[in-house]
Amino acid sequence: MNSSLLSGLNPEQRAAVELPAQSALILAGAGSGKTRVLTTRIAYLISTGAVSPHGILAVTFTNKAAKEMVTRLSAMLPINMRGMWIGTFHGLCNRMLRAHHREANLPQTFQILDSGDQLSAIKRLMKAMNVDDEKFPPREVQSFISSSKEQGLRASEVEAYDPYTRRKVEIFAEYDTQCQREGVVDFSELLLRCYELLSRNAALREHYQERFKHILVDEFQDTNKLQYQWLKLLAGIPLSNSLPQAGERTNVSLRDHSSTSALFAVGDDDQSIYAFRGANVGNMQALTRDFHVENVIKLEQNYRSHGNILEAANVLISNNRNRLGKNLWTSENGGEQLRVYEAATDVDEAAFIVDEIKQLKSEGINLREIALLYRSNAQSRVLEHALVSAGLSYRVYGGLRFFERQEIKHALAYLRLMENTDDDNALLRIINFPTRGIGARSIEQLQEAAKMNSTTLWDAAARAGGKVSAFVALIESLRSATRELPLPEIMDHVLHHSGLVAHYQNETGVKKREAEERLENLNELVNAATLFVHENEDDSLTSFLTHASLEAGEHQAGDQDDALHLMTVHSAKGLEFHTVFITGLEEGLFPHQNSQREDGGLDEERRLMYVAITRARRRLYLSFAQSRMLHGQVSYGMASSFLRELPEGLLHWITPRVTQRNSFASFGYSAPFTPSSPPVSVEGVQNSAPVQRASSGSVWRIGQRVFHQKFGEGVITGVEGSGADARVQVNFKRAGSKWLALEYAKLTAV
DNA sequence: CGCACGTGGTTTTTT
DNA sequence: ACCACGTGCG
Repeated sequence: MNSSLLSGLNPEQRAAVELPAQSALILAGAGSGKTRVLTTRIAYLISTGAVSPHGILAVTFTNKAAKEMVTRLSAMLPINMRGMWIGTFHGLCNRMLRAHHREANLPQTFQILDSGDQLSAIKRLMKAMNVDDEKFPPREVQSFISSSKEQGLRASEVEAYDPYTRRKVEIFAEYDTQCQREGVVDFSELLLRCYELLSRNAALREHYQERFKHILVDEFQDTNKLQYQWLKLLAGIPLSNSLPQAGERTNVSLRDHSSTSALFAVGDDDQSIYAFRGANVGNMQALTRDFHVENVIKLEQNYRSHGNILEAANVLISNNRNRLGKNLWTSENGGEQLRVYEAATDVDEAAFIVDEIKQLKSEGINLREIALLYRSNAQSRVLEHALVSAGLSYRVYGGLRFFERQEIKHALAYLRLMENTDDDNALLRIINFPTRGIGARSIEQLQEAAKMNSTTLWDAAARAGGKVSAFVALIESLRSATRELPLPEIMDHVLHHSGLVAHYQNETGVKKREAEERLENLNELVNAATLFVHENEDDSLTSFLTHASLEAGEHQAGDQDDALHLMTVHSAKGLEFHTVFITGLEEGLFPHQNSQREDGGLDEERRLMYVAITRARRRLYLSFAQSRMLHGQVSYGMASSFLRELPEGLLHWITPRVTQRNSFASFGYSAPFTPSSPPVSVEGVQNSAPVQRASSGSVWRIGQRVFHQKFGEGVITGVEGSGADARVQVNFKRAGSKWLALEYAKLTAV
């Protein structure tokens, strides 16, 4: 059983799987079999009897990743997975908070606010507090609150040195009070509340520390500060500096030394692309220190891409500072060169892509094996236009999710209010939808009454008369009529008796089409409930509502259609395709203009480019346009600096190489390009001078001093292979030790 | 109450 | 160019 688990693993993967029960960091490059190692590790631990399923805690960021893990595990292990905790940070925190809602000071049926709910709660609060939303944009307040919580900070702990921040802190404090009163928690609150629960309640903490002998974390480079602290707490690592609560600190460190769990963290610092939302790559360094990690294993063999693609990725990412250091390699051959295309306009770029796709299609490549990547969503428009004209089917990722649709949120609001009448957000959403004659005026009166008596809107409404009391009666009757019904029937009943279905059925004229779609979605909601009941042990309404908040997405059909994939580079992380088009490679777009301002912004953009490149298995197109419609204006851009960081030898220019581009001179649309002197790279080093490649291997011997344009001076320390596959290992003075493919690396003997 | 029109903003995203 | 949101009018 063990041997079959381990068979097919390379030595590093196998070493990772078989590590002793200590904390470890697995630096897993793109396409190196990271998920396989993670799941095999779990299967290994269980099948060797090192731990029971009960002792496993596996954490991911997305539901998709969690599901994938469960699927793979159940294929590997014949046992049932009951008792194993596998899920997202938010899902697992939710689970703990539900189990200990009393200790966490939450109602049993607490509801979860998604970002949209949170924003409307903040707007409502700010109105009540008379805060000028010009000076304090609600969105900014929202991100202030969320990022504070993600740092592990309550309002009372945020340092505010100016009146502006102090005011935001006041709103933050009030917001938390409001949430508590209404029995709702936002996403970051799930984590913070769970963290506080464990840190304040020694018995619970010790219970879970004792239980989870092995904690496994996927995409560790994406963890934020709070998630890291949460992991430390669960693993029984004494809290060092960071999080406040001075009183707790000594308490925790004294008690928790006895049992520390093994944290198995898998991640790739080179694929850290979420710093903008609080991810802290520094956690990888911190981990080795705080968890006394002796085992850092690098998975560098890539099973995805051909050599040239990997080489391009390696060279590009080597321009980043502060890497943990990793160089991907493959046993595959070099494969094709990267195809570079310079278009006159964004429209031409799209036309080129369409032509290439048609060609690929005729060669038998499935459309679903092709991805069109871009830096920002707005860029999809022109691509879509070209694809529609050409009759090529495609799917755009990252649109509105199922549970975020207006009609779905309305339907769920009825259910939420039935579950928890304190939920003012839910009440306000539906008190007049469908319209029942309760206008802004009546609502204001309710809010005043509620404020006066410091009660919830529901209580105020219960005391009101007329149309408001009819609404209260409606909710009450929905509740009593559905009390004994199974979930899908509750759903169906509410849809019809709330007036939602009738409302959309009555739509006419221009809105007719839209209403029909909304009705379909409502119908789909009943299906979702049916499916949920079949798949989940806990088929309560609360459980379904939680599912709706926490797993808003991926309810999209169409996976079986053969369609192109259009998505941002961010959403492409973790995926792979036969052919990838990286589009809009223009300075200012990719790397994005706004990144230049931020500290380390360019490095993050470069990692983004690294992610984009490593999505491709066999063929990679890089394209850019001289002019592009942006914000309603034609803007002119230069080729991305990332393009110039790639070794010429790896590139095949489909358009004539433009070697000099003095600002606007070369923006003639169809004028022939005039090759002249080479461009200057970021570091000011000539980058594209054709370097004589050595035809005979005899020059490349160990000890030979060499020069590389990017890495500078170095000495050959190893030689491998021959002919087209020949690679040399060079120890560079500046850049450290690297393996380079002789066919492409522009090395000169010194 | 609902529609029409004006205004501002526009990197990336999961939960 | 395009979309989301908010205000004012019929």
